[in-house]
Amino acid sequence: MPKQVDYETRRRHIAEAVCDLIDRHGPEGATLRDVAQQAGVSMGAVQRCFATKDEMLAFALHHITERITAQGQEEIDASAAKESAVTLLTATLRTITLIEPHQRRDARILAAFTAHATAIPSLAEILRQAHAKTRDLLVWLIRYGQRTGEFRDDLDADLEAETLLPLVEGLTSLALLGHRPTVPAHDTLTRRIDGLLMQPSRPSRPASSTAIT
Amino acid sequence: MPKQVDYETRRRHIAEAVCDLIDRHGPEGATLRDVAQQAGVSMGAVQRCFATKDEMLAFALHHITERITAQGQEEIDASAAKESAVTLLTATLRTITLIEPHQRRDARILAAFTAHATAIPSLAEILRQAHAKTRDLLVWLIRYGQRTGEFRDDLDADLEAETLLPLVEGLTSLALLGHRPTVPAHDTLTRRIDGLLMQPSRPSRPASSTAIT
DNA sequence: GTTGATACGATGCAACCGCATCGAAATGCT
DNA sequence: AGCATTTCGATGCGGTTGCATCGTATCAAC
Repeated sequence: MPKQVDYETRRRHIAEAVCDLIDRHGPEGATLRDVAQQAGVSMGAVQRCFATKDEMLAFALHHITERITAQGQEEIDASAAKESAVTLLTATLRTITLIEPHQRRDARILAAFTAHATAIPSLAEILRQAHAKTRDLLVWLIRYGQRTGEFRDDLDADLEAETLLPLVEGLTSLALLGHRPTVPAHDTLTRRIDGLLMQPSRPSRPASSTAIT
Repeated sequence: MPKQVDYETRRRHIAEAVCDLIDRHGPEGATLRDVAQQAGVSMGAVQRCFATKDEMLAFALHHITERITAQGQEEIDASAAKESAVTLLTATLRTITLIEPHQRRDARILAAFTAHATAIPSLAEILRQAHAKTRDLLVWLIRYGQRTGEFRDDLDADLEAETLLPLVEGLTSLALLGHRPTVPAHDTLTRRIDGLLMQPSRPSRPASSTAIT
């Protein structure tokens, strides 16, 4: 038997290269040749890892969605029970909203894949699963907050999560386009969370990050 | 002088062809040749209308955003003062959320352009303006509702609009991917609007379109 | 050390891309 | 009618694409 290579590792490595290219040169930038060069391997190596380009894209998408959802999940696992539900939910929402500068990469990549998924059902399925997972995470967080008594117990966790999910999704998209909101995205999230609280800090106007001194 | 052509009309005609192709074959489907064929003109005609492909795309994007925003605006102009603010806002939100089957085309096209705008600033600018216009429309609607006494006057129209905009945007994106929400998108919107009312129909749970009999 | 299966990198290929070019057809002005 | 000018459709071109092919290098098994 000849040289043995860890295909799984190599696949992930190539997937990262794909993401890099999509990030820097848009959705069209991920050609087989450029991907190979970016990954520092030959084109043949890429072809042996993935039978077709679509398969490569699907793997890359699965890779990045897993990375993002895991990012949100581990934030919870790490601080489990040590933090309040409000803190956890806030942190989670901010993590998955991808508005921080260092997250623009992920935001760009996801946007590209979302558009692509329009034409390729297999990609859409991956994204659907990712969103479903995120929704479930939000549901869990809200119910957790209800158990700790932080959140109102008359609200429906499913309902709330199903609002938070598109809200986050939309904020990501708008931020990516450079939309200049009259209200910082962080405040929009804070305001939503405030609405879940047992005792809202303020009835309608939330605390602003640019607080009035 | 030779045959005179109405370039503006032809441009719009070609723009529609571009949208058709993007809708049916994804973002990559809009090649010059295919666009020409879809529009029923020669490739030369397309080239005389637009100096470059990017220019063509920019025009097509401007065209479709104008069409969508105008769609929302004229709904208001048509029924001005005859309808209640709640009815107007509801109709407007449903219009721009693009979740109805016949709107999937526009949703797909916008998603493709959004991803593309990541790499082409001129496209991003067009989308930014479109979103800003939509936001202003929402602000106006909310203030209108406050004037008619339907909406609570303690709420900040800017704040609400800046929440509704990403919410709508996210609902569109999720619906496009085929996300199966545990709660219909219409209800999510209804619920938000309910929160603006002077006298909420119900404190936390809105009327569902799939009403309990 | 020989063997043989496997990974490798380079190259080939047909198709397609956006864009430039150009002769022919069409049309309003004189 | 004759002309000048614009529009038209087609073709060419350099470059790139995804994918297939193929000889060579590599390494485990014997």
